[in-house]
Amino acid sequence: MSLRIHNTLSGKVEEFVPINPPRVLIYTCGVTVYDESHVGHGRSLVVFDTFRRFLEHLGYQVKFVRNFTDVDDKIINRAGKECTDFMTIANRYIAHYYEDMEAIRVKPADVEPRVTEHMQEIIEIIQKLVEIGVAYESEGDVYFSVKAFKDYGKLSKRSVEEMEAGARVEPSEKKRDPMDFALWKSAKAGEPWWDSPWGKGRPGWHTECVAMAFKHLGETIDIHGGGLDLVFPHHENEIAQAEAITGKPFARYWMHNGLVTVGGQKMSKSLGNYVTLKEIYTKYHPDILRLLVLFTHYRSPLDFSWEKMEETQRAYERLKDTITNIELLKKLSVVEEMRETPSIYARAKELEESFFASLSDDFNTPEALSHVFTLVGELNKIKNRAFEEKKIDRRELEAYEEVAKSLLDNLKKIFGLMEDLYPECEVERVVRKELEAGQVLDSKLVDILIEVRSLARQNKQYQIADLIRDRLTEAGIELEDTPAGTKWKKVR
RNA sequence: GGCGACGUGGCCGAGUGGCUUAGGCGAGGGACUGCAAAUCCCUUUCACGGCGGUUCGAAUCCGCCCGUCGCCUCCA
Repeated sequence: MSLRIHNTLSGKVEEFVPINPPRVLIYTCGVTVYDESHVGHGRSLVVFDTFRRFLEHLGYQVKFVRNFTDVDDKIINRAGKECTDFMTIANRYIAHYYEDMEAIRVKPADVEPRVTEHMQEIIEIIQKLVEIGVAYESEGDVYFSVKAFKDYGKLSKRSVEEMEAGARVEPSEKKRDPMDFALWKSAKAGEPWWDSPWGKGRPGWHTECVAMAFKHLGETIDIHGGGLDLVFPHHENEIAQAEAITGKPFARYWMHNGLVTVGGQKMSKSLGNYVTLKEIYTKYHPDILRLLVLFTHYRSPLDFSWEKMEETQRAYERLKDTITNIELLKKLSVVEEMRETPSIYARAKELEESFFASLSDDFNTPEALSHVFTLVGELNKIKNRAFEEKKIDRRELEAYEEVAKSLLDNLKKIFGLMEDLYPECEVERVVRKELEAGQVLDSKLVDILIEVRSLARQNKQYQIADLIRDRLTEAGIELEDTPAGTKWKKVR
């Protein structure tokens, strides 16, 4: 099963062929650390985190680099407002970033370089660009000359002429051509600076990623990723610099995720329509955000709303219930009636193959999820029949458990979902853990109350039984009576 | 203004020349239950922005139109 991915460079879905299999080198543009990360950042991070997990599952040895931009105008501005230095701001938001990533289960990259730790490499690249004549110094600034690089515009599919027609480029006497972009900016008073052949200054936006990709991955990488909004100018400018120097393709595949919108409008700081990741995962289980992201193809826009979070939450609960229901099924009486192998094995295998086929087809996670939910339906049928008959065949029980476990494995490993679910699927233990840490109610007490309620029900003292149920519901503990006993879970 | 993307059933959201049902949420019906807000099952059997065209056949290809959005400035 070959993997096919969409390449922004060609505008087509192409077969993925790594340069040196099984190694795959991936670079994605990380965040600029000047403020909290929001759902827009979260989507990009989840998409590439999941894609990387999938590559690893396919047997590739992935080296994944995701950088921090820790010096730029916005960080400096923020520092000015808070009367502190840019490093304090950068360090603060890097720390917050790590908290967010841990919460939403985005695995750390193999290398997470910072711009400020690569000044030497950045300066060397700029020097080289000046030497070969595609960049020039002008009053302490250094600019890249877009007309000196013949392929300029190949990623974003526009020509220098077209862009000039757009006429929204900042005019500057320092530039030879309005489209030229800054590689090095001379330091203004009060700004951080580094020594360079052109005097004190700091790097422009795009050289950093080239420098860090070169250093940690090499001159040609397999996949370069980021948000769709980075195609121009950021990635275009990276290509210009890298390829002007090496004469080789900088990245073989360029992958861009679609943007998160709110009411159809791009989620952004400037519009003020953003929702921070912290807000999300303090209100919902972090898996809900991951599932929300995976429910939309990574290249399509994703319109965020709290209603959609609720919908996703419900779908998630159903998925989780199906997996954890194995514990309930085990409490039924187990019989030996079935002769043949349960058909769920074959069905699960078929659906798993479809699942991977979908992922291999330009990482179609929503289609992959449709197969997951089809399997959920099949497992629920078994469960329902068992509950109706108040018994289950041993073979079928084993089949349910094996299929549910293997489903859970895939969800954990590739989608990063339900990582806190025990392999034995003991949901009560998970909830118990939450309760113990989170103080709502002591889980032992819940058990005792359920026991008392069961007794009351046996004696048809329904007033007492319902009172216990109502009070527990108020306390956030939801009860469900099943033929296999009473199940409980914590609701938000 | 230039470049690009998109417009699918009540909502969200895949698909992309015919064959098989995407899937989720909601809704309706039912099962289970002492009851149930919980859970499960079934149904939601002429969906593909408009108008033309190509084709034996198009939601799927082509053209035009309408609408929405993105990039062109920092942005995941």
